[in-house]
Amino acid sequence: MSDDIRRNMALFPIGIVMKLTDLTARQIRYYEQHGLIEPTRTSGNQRLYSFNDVERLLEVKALIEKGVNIAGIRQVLANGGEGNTEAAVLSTTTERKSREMTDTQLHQMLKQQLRAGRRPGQVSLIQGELSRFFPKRGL
DNA sequence: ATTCTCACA
DNA sequence: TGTGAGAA
Repeated sequence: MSDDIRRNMALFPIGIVMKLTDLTARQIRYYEQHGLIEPTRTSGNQRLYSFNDVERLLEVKALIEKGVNIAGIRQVLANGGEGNTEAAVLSTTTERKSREMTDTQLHQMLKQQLRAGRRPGQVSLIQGELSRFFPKRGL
């Protein structure tokens, strides 16, 4: 499954993740402290998040907005660790249909987020990052 | 310019 | 959780 390594390949810094998830750096780090995500620390202790991390963060965000606390989210994500997060969510919460992100949908979402946070002159970096994920497909 | 850790309002 | 300080 090379697709798996692709999704787990950490490549964006917290700044990008902030735009992608609409979470503050504080929150992102806070969730990490509570074991909700485990980004890799590549450079000088800089956090690098993978696509899976971003997706996970989005789930966390959704659950937080639903009023679920860290402990609750933990249980949701606990049932499967790195693989069956979706199953856990689907069986534990009320959002059976609202949370089912296919690859295509994820790609679309990322494009939207990217467009929304676009600031003339400094997006080339982000596009460059994403191109690693969508080498041939249209971005 | 960005991100990191730590501590305090 | 937010914010600011001080360093990488």
